[in-house]
Amino acid sequence: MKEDSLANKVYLEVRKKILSSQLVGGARLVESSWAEKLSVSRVAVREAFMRLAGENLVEFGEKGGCFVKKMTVEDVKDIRELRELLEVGALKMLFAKKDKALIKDLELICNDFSEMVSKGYYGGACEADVRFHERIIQGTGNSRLVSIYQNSNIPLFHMKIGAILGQMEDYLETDQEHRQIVAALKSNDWDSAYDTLVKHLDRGEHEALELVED
Amino acid sequence: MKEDSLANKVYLEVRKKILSSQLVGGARLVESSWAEKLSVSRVAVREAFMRLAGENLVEFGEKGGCFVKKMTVEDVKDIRELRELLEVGALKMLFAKKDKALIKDLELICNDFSEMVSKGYYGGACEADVRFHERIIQGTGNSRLVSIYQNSNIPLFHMKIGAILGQMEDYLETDQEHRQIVAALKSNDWDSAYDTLVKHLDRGEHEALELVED
DNA sequence: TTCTTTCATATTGTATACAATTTATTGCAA
DNA sequence: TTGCAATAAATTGTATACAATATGAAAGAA
Repeated sequence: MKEDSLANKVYLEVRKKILSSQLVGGARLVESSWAEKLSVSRVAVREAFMRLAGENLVEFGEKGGCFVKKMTVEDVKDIRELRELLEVGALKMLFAKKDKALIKDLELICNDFSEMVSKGYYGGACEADVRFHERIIQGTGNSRLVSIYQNSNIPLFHMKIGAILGQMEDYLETDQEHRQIVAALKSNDWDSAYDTLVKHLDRGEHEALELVED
Repeated sequence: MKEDSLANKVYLEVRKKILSSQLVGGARLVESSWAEKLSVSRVAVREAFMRLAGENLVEFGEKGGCFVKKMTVEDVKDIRELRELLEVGALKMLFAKKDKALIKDLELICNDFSEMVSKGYYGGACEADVRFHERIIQGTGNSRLVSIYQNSNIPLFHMKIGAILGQMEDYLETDQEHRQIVAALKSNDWDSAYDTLVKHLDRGEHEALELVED
């Protein structure tokens, strides 16, 4: 679509707010309010909502109305599981590829991570953490996989958790695990890489769960 | 959204046509034509298109216009790879679950498959084939994984190939492989299940590629 | 009080209208 | 013939209007 269409503007705006949790699950999105807030007509807003529905970020109630999708405890579990499935699969593909540039990138990201942690930039460290995992997915060169990973909102979900935790004895462990995965990739040690990744992902699980209890 | 809204009607209609290849990749979707064809206003059509864009089934040109997304050779490769990743991951989860009912279901599907092949119902056999793989995904109980699998258009893609092939010395092999996977699941033999599934999926690859060459 | 019923308000679903843009067609000159 | 400009037609992006539906508040009965 035209990059500058009004519908696109609304889409981007609402999407950002949802993904950054400024709009919480279950919240109702009223067309006229958004139309007014962004100075566009309701049809543009409607189109944006439809597109978000296609992305599963909002849903329409049976009796009308557009709502931000809720995250249930079940969802968190499913996302976690899905994430492991995707990342393990991607990692396996990387073992078949032997991409030097990729390994270099991962190492650089690890260094960024360490550095930010040591300086107390936990937000930045969290970003580096996300990037590490995204880079693994991208490394497969499979654009559909990348887009699924993105559309599952895994990266954002990840961010949110990290941002909240804050106090980070965990960070040191994260750093080590990342590095161990890279090392295993370098030395072609699949078992080590696999075990570390799974352990790494598992570690985050129960913290994640606390986020949605209500 | 209201199940019976006009936008939804258009959405379902166009979606079906795209997924069943009645609308081919690259085809332009003109709002007014569809509005007329389905006797609705253009806004309903527009909303439907936006939702399809969210699902990545269509895209909007920079100079306007809505087009059915093209399948490139690259896409086919990516889908195939993604499919393996998802199914292998799902299968692994099944090994951890030990779901008797699931195994029973898979066996029944295998029987349906054999029966239809033996009677020459190749279309039906193909449906059973799709169902076998979908059941594996569903078996994980992870609704997000299921929806990703569906949204990747893997089942449809699969159908299309099967429908075209028609002549089926392959079917016997397919049958055996399906049964072998179930047997391995029953006897908890992961390596056999894994090898068979991978081989099974690989077998379909180059036939799939012929479909998009142009 | 608490529960209905009634009515006013808010919100949505849909159609139509129109300006802006893109695409196709014609006519003309090289 | 080909290339190019001018113009007509088609198509899109957006706003407004309005009927249908849903929501919420007030009034009255148990």
